[in-house]
Amino acid sequence: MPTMNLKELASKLGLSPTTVSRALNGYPEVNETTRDRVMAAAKRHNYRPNARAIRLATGRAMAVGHVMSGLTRNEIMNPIFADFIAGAGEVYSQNGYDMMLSVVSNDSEEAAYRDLASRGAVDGVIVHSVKRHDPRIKVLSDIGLPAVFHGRATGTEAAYNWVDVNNRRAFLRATEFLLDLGHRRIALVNGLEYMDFAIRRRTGYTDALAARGMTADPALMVSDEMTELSGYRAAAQMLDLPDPPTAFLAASMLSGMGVRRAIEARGLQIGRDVSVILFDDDLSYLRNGEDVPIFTATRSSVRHAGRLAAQMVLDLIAAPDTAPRTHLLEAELIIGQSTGPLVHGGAGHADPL
Amino acid sequence: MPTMNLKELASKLGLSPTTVSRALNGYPEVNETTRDRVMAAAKRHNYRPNARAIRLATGRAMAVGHVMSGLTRNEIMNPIFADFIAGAGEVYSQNGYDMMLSVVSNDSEEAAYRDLASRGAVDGVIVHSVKRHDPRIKVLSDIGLPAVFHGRATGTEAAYNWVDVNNRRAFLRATEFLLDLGHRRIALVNGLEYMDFAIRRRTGYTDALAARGMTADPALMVSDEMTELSGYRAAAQMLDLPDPPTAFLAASMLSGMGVRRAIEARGLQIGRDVSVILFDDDLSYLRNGEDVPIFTATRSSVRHAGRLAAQMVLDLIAAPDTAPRTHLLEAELIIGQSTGPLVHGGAGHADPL
DNA sequence: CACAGGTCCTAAAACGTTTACGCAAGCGCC
DNA sequence: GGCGCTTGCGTAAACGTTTTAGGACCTGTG
Repeated sequence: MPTMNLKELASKLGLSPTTVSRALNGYPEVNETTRDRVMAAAKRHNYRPNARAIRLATGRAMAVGHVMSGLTRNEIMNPIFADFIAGAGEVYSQNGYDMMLSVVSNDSEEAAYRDLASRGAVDGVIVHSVKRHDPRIKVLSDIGLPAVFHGRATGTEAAYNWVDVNNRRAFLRATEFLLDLGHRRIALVNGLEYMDFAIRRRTGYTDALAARGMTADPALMVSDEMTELSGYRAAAQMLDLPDPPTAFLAASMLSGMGVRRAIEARGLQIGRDVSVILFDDDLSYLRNGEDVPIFTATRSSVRHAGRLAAQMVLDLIAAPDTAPRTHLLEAELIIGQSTGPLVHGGAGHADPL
Repeated sequence: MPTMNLKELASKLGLSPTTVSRALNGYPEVNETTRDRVMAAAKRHNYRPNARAIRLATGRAMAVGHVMSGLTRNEIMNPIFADFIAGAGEVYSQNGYDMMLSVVSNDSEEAAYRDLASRGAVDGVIVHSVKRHDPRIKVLSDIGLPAVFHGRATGTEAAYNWVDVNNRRAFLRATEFLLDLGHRRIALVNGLEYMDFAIRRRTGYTDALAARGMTADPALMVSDEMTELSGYRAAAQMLDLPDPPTAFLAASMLSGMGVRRAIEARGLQIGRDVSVILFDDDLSYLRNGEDVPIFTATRSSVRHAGRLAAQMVLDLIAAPDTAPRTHLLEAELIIGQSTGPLVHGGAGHADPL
C-alpha cells in the first residue's frame, strides 16, 4: 500500500469518489456524519490527495514561480534573495501553494517565464531585482501571467503590480539626519545604478542636499557592487581626499562593513570621527547587532517584503482582472552607534588648536 | 488561442495525438519526414506540452524538493542556502526538472517531507544543514523518498546518500599550515557544534595539534553562530588574554571578517602580527577578494556542491535501488595575505628587546 | 501465393482528481 | 396526492498527456 488514492479510499468506505472528494474539500452537499467518517478514514490511512491529479483536474498549478538569474560568473547574486524567498515561502505554505524556483542564465530569463507559463507549471510569478526600464514588465504583461515585481522600474509607463521600499525617502531622511548633525561632506556609497533602488536612493540623497541649497560632490558619490571590499575601497579612497567626507551613506550591511573598516584603518572612530548610515535589509545572517543596533540604519525587512509580494500574487491569481496593486513600504530610521554630531577638525586631520 | 494542446495540434496536422507525442519525444517508430512536420508545427504554434498532464500521465513529478526551515525568529538562516540552491537549480534546468522549495517552521520539517512525498509533488529531495544524529535520515529512509544530504551526520550508522566537504581535513591542513609558520597559540572560532561540519572541523584542528604533541587550549576555542559580530567578540576576548593567540581559524567569511576587525582594532596588522585562515564557501556575494584572495582560506564552492548533490538525486531517481552514494569534496588551501610566520613578541605585546 | 517481419500510424485506456448533471428519497404545503 | 424544494449521494465526463494494444500496409522470402 504505497499510496492510498481516492478511489480506493472510497471503496473502503462504500462511497463514491465524488462524495469522498466533496467531504474532504468541505463542500456542503454531504451529510456531516458521513463527512466525519470520511475524514476519519482519510486520517487513518493517511490519505493525501495526489497533487499532480489535482493540478490537472482543476487546471491550476497551485504554484508560484521565482526565477533566479544572474549566473554568469562575474555577476553577483542577490544576497537578499534567500530572505525574500523565505518570507514568500511562508505565505505559500499557509495557503497550500508551492514555490517553484527556476535557475537560469542571465539571457534566458525571459524564456524561463514563457516556459513556466506555457507549460502551465505556475499560476503566477514574482520578479526579482527590478532594473530601470525593466523589459520583463512588458514580457509578463504580454504573456498574461499574474506577476508581482519586487521593486519599481523607473522609466516604465505601463502599470504593473509591485512591492517596494520607499528608497528615495529612506535616503532622504538619512541624509537629513546627517545634515542635522552638522555634516556637510556626506558620501554616498551606492549600489550599481542600473538597479532601480540605487537610482532612487541617489535621488533621495541629492534631493535632501538640494533642499538645503547644497549640491552633491561627484567625488563623494560611488556606484558599485554592494560588497565589503567595494565599500572598503570606496571609503578608503574618499577618506584620503584632501577634503574627506565626515559621514557616509552605504547601500547595504556589507558595503557598510567595508566603509567601517576603511574608517577604522585610519585610526578614526566610527560614530565619533566619522558617521555611517546604511540600508539594512534585516537579513537573518547579517544582523545589525543583536539587541541594540550597531549601525544607524534605514531598515526594512526584505523578508516582510517577500510575504507581502507573495500575498499579492495570490490575490492576483484569485482575481486576475483587478487593477494593478502596489505596496510601498517605509523604511524605519533606527539609531545606532555609528552616527554622531560633526566634530570640527574633521576626519583624519588632527586639528592643531 | 491561449494554450495550444496536443489534441489540437494533432488535428491541425491530420495526425493522431499519439503520433505527435511520439514525434516530439523522439520515439523511433515515427517517420522522419512526419517528425519534421510535427516539430515544425509545434514550433510554429509554440506548443509546449502541459506539465501538469505530463506529471499525471507519467506518474513522475519531474521535480526535486528542498525544504528551508529554521524560521523561528532567533535562529539564523543558512547563508549558504542561496548559493547551494543556485548550483542545484542549474542541474535541474539542464535536465528538465523543476525545483520545489518548501519554507516551513523548524518543528514541521519532518511533516513537510512526508507531505511532499505523499502528495507526489516531488520525486526526491535534498536535505540541508545536516546535524549530528540527524533524525531526518531515518525519516526519509522510512518514507522511501530518494534523498541526498548536504553534509554527513556524525553518530548515524545507517547508510545514506551525501555530498560533503572534507571539513576535518580542511581544518587539519589549515592548522598544520599555521603550525609550520611557527604559530603555537592558534584559536578556533567555530560554528555551532550541533552542526556536523563544525564538529569535524574541530576534530581536524585538535588532531593536527595532537600530531605535534600539543593539546588545544579550551580558552582558544569558541563555538557560536557564524556572524561578523560573533567572530569579532570571540577574537576580541581572546586577544585580550594574557597569552593571546597569534593565529585564528575562522569558520566562515563573515566570522573571519569579525576576527579581522578585532585584530585591526588593536592596532595589529593581519598577516604580520596575527594570522587568520577561514573557511571560504565561495559565496557569490561574499567573495574573498577579486583576482587575488585576501584571506588565506580553505575553499570549497558550495555552489559546486549543489550541482553535485542535484546530479546525485537525479541519478537516484533514475535508479532508486542502487547502493548509497557519497561524494567527499576536498577543500583547497589558498594562500592569501592574512597569514605569515610567527613574529616573536606575539600579538599586541611589544617586545622590549 | 502465403507469410513473416518491418514500418508507420491509430484507438483507447490509463493517470487521480474535480465537477456538471442527475436522481431518489423525504418533507412540507396547498 | 401531486408539486416543488432540499438533502445526500452517485455517474460519468472532463483535464492533457503517455502508453498499451493493435492494425493496415508494404516488402521480401520461401
